[in-house]
Amino acid sequence: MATTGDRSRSGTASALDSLDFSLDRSSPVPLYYQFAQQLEAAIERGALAPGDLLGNEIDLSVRLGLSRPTVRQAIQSLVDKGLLVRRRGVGTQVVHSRVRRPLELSSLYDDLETAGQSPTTRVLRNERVPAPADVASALGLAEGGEVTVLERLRFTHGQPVAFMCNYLPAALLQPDTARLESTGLYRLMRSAGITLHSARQTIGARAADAEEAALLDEKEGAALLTMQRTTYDDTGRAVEYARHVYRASRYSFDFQLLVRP
Amino acid sequence: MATTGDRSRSGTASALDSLDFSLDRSSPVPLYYQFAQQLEAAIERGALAPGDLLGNEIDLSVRLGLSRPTVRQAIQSLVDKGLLVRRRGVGTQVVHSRVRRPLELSSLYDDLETAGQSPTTRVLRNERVPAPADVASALGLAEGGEVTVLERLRFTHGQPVAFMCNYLPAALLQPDTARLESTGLYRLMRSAGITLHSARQTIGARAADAEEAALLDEKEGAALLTMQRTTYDDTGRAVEYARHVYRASRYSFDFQLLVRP
DNA sequence: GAGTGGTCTAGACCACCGT
DNA sequence: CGGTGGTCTAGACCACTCA
Repeated sequence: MATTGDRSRSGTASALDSLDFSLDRSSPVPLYYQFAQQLEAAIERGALAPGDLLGNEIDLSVRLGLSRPTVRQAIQSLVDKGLLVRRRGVGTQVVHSRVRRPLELSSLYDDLETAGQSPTTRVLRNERVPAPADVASALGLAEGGEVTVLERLRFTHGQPVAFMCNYLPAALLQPDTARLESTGLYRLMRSAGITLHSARQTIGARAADAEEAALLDEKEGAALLTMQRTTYDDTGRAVEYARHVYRASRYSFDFQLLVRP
Repeated sequence: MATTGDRSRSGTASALDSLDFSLDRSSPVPLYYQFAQQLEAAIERGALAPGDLLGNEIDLSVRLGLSRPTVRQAIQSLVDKGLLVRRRGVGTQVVHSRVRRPLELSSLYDDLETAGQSPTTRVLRNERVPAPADVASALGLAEGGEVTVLERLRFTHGQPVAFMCNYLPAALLQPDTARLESTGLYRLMRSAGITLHSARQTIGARAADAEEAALLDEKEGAALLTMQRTTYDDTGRAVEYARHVYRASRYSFDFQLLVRP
């Protein structure tokens, strides 16, 4: 509404001028978020080409019927995602390259599912034991404190991909074996009200020993990717300590990084 | 103003109350940034303990002589770093766990130097060649376009750690071999005015072939970590394509992740 | 119901970039 | 020099949490 005379405003025309944005003020979704989503969609479907300038923030806010800080908040969120770049004195531009998601605290199950790999899981072990020293230290528990230990094999297309060993403080959650076989551990934890916050992770490699080779259908000595991870919730409690091994022939870690100056 | 009677304000006392913050309005450093830095320092030296509440933003802004949005901007930057957690209706808390830096677009040289490993480099190759098909595709160049190819061995304490093969568009930079031996490639690129922005990276593993084994002082068949990376500058140009292999016995990737909901 | 963070407004001045 | 983003202010109302 009220967007009639859009002749020569200031500066140069922006590719944004021809786009429609619809904001619903009665929606519980924040206005800056509505705008950010529509802007992101426009970039991803190519309506805004790489290198295009957005046009200045003042005009933009007038056109959208928003205040400039609100428009800035939306733009900033896409800058943080790596989709836009701001340059003082120049303007805000769409980044050229295809930017995928930055590395997230991801679940192997979700990753595989997203990739259309139809993952399945076999639970080999699900019991409570006293924590070994290294596990107790990683989880910040007293040595011998009770932990749930999970051992799982993950398959795609019937082929083993990973052997996963996870330790959780027993007080936190007693995962149901049937559910573990039909979904990922992180989903189970989230649905138990645990808010994952951060993780410290180490990725390395080593040769498979005989037992690992048998489980993963590899030869002894084959290269394996290893991952160790301690995950914390938003109160800073350690909620998981994991040691995973992946068949290097069938799995690799793949992610996007952004520079944070 | 009109902020005289500052007795029993609202809510509970905060651990922040006993801290001094000094803001310099004549400094070119933004106020929100000054406050964020001092707050971060207070957290890191333990003056604010994990779990401590910051006290509400209104009082804080009055005490600091800043507006609430400015205070929020400072707090938000620490939330983004993972040092603080906000909870609606509760307050802003210091996170319990030790949070290290999230994964950055890092330079092996800088990583090793930070770890006190006194890295050295031997440049095995530094020349311009027509781009092979896979390299041209990764860099978005025409096949046969000229690229600089670098092959380097990286040592710590006299032991080889990594064999690194990097391709750069030849027009971008002709790296000086002597400088490459005394610093990292990323520093060279930055000092040439290239602003690194993002990278797409794949980490995997495989067994060493005879040549790699000889270079890295490993046995043939030893597990190696592999990394492929394409790096982009802030205009979206691909500025580097790298294929590195690391001795798994001497190197692993280690980083902190934050959940981005 | 009191207190918190989440969102939003309508201005203002400054620092930087290009011409 | 004009135009851009970067910073900052002083308010406002809402949504959520917890007692």
